Formats: sequence, structure tokens, C-alpha cells
Amino acid sequence: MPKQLSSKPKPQIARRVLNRERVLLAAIAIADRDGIDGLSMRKLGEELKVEAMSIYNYIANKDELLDAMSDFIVNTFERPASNLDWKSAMRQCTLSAHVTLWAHPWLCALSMSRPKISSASLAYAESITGVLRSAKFSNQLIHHAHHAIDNHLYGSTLQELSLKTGMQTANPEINAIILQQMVEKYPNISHVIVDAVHDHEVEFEFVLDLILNGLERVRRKQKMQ
Amino acid sequence: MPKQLSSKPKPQIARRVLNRERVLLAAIAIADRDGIDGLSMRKLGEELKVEAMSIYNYIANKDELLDAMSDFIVNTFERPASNLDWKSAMRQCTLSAHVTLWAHPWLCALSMSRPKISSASLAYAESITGVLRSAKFSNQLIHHAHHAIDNHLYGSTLQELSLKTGMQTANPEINAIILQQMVEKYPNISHVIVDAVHDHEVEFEFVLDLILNGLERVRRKQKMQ
DNA sequence: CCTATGGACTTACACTGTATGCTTATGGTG
DNA sequence: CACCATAAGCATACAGTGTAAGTCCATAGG
Repeated sequence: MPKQLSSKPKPQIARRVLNRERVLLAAIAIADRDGIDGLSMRKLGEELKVEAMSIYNYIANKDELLDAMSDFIVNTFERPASNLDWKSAMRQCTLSAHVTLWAHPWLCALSMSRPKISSASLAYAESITGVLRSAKFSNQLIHHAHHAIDNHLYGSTLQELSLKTGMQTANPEINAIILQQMVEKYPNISHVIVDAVHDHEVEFEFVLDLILNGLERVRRKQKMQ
Repeated sequence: MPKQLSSKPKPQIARRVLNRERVLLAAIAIADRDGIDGLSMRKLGEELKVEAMSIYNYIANKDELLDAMSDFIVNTFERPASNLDWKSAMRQCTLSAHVTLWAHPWLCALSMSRPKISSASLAYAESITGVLRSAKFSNQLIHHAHHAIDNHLYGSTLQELSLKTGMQTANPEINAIILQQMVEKYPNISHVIVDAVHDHEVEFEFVLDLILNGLERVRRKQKMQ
């Protein structure tokens, strides 16, 4: 029975120094800085100037925290523009997501290794599905297209990232020795590797266009029937 | 100063109950059965009827063990047949690898999250590169093709697997509620999802063919110039 | 002012990988 | 045959992990 008619503005509760968003942002900051393996509950507590166990007032367990972190980033993905044709729209938002994934190198492995039926992923999928429906894709083809693009986005980026850290870790001296042995053991690779351009972005866009063009071709064939 | 001229046949050493292969096979068996998270050094020791620390006489550390496990499986990948055209050969060996990856659900995430410059991966890459060179792919296109196919193989399979375990974990009752909410929140997805066929194998082959056909098209265009 | 509440803290437990040092069975040598 | 260096396997220990359970106390509501 509220005494005042005014809606309670702040149900402020005792000594609230933490909140879910602060926890989330700190966790993401640590993961960005030290990698996902560097994120432990104790370290997160330290960052928040709080004991590790206090965090459990805002999250059920670490898995839920990881899910929430993923969702937080996925929600920032650029949505496909509605004023473009389907291919340009998909191309643009996928390249944008690609950049975002590079900014949070832990996200790829996390999203791929756990089932993503999160609301964030669904919301993003919903917007994509909308674009493809507008372009008169068949339902089956929408399903295939979504799978193909989504997989390329996460899969390729993950491989790029793990290759990057592999290069950083590797000893250049040892690398030289390996390269020497390569020529003997792997003549085909050696032959190809010298004059092929290695650029993540070019590579990513090439395969993306391969997929998009292929889908467009199937779409047109279906419309004729 | 060897007394005998005969080459020492067996430098057999004291009380050898373990060897690297036995360790590897046991580790793979555990990972297949209990998942990669279920594989701990103590559990592996138990399986081998040995104390955990004894295993370290055969591997440097757990990371090396994981690498060796991956290599072991990758070495069993079916190589592309040399008597087929490049597309059929690639299609066949990729589908075969797909089956192998399903048999060892831990392998995908492992291979993708660590840099794979292992000799096993290189050997497989070498055979693929050979096929593409025979088909007169340009060096740049070989690089793109390898990336595209490899990524589809590992990426798609990983997504399939994580979705599978997601389904197994999920409560069917809760699933029904979610489906109800879906119709309201995600009309596009709901519309599409009902009459699209969900079959990993079909899906996988569709995107694979999308990529292979796209590559063939680029190849032909390059040959004309 | 008093008290119920809930957020932060403390402690503790079962795990993990692995460094270190010990024990003991064995093959090679005198 | 006796010895012993060697290394395979063992036992212990440590720092780290996630988190269950219980304590303490600042604050908001009556």
C-alpha cells in the first residue's frame, strides 16, 4: 500500500556498488585485454574492486556470464540496411560484423562452441531473414543462405584470429627453419605460398562474394521455375 | 665405444608399461566419450591404470597432448583421389572428412582455436594443393579455394555439433514455450523455420557445392584470359 | 529508533595442470 | 654374477580454478 501516489523512482537497496552492466563491461574489457582464458572470477573481482563471490549476486555462474558477454556484443552488430538490394545489404552488415569480431577476438570461439539460440543471435537472424524474404528467397534457400553466411563470418574470422596469434607466438628463427623444410616436404604448398597475397580482408571478401554470388544464381534459377 | 658391430635393435628400458600411442589412443577415447572438457590428466591416468604424472614422461604438457590428438585424427583424413576431376575429388574427400569430424566432436573446436601449422594439417593441405595445381588453378585462387573449403569444413561442422549438443541439453518443455514466444518476437524466422528441411548433411553439401561451383566458375574465367 | 533485507565478504571444497623429488625395476657392464 | 646408472612410474605439493555455504553489516522502511 504505497503512501505516495508518485511511482517510486528509486527502489535503491543497501550498499549497491555493483550492477550487471558494470560486471559485463569489466568482463569484456578483461577478455579483450588478456584473452578469454585470462578472465577468471577472482580477476574480475579485482577489476571491480570487489571479492569474487560478490559477482554471483548478478550472474548465476560463469557460463551465464560468458553468454551475456557474447549477447552484449552481438547486439551491437550492424543490421542490414533496408534500402539496399539483398546482396549489398548482406555484404555490408557481414563485413561490419567481421570488424566487430576482430575487436573482440574471444567472441568467435565462444559463439561457435556453445549453442547460440540466444535472444541476441535470434534478433540478428531475424533481421537477416527479413531481408532475404523481401528478396523473395524460398524458405529453404533462406535457411541455407543464413547458414552459409553465418558460418563464413564466424568460421573464417576464427581461423584468421588463431592464425594471427599463432604467428605472434612463433619464433621467427624457428619459422625460417620450418620454411626451409617446407620446400622439401611440401613442394606444392611452397610453390603456391610464395606469390599468393595473404590478406585477411581480401580473403574474407573473396569467399563472401563467392557465396553471395552463388546464392543469387540459385535465387534467380528458382524464380524462373 | 660399441663392442658389437651389430646395430642395437632394442634399447629397451626399464619397466615400460606406457608408450606415446597408448596415451594418445586413451586420450582420444576419453574425449570421444566424455567430451574434451572431460579429459583431465588424472582421468587419463586412471584410464591407463597409472598415476597422472607418469604420463608426462611421454608428453611435454597437456597442450602438446591435445595437438598430438588432433594430428592423429587429421592423419586419417581421406586424401583426394587423383583419378577424379578436381571438383569431384575435393567434394569426396571433404565429405569424408566431415564424417570423421562428427566421429570426434572435440576435434573441430580444438583445430580452430589453435593455430594449425601441424605436420598433419600441412600434409593434408599439400595433397589438396596438388589437386588444385593439377587443375591449373592460379596460385592465388588455390589459396582462396583452400581457405574457403577448409573453413567450411571446420566451421560448419562445429556449428552443427554445438547445435546438436544444444538440442540435447535443452528441456523440451521449455523449448515449446520458446517456440510460442518466437512467433511473436521473430515472425520472419518463425515463417521460414516451419517448412525448411533441417538436415546437416544436405545443408553441408549445399554450401560445399555453392563454393565448389563458384570456384570452378572463377577458374574458367581465369583460363580464358 | 529498530529491524528485516540483501549485498558484500570469508571460508572452504573439489577440481585443475604440473614442478619437484623419491622409489624401484631393469639392462648393460665389469 | 654383482653392481649401478638410468629412467619409468609414484607421491607430494602448490598455485590456480569455479562456486557452495555461512557470516556480517549498511541501509531502507516501518
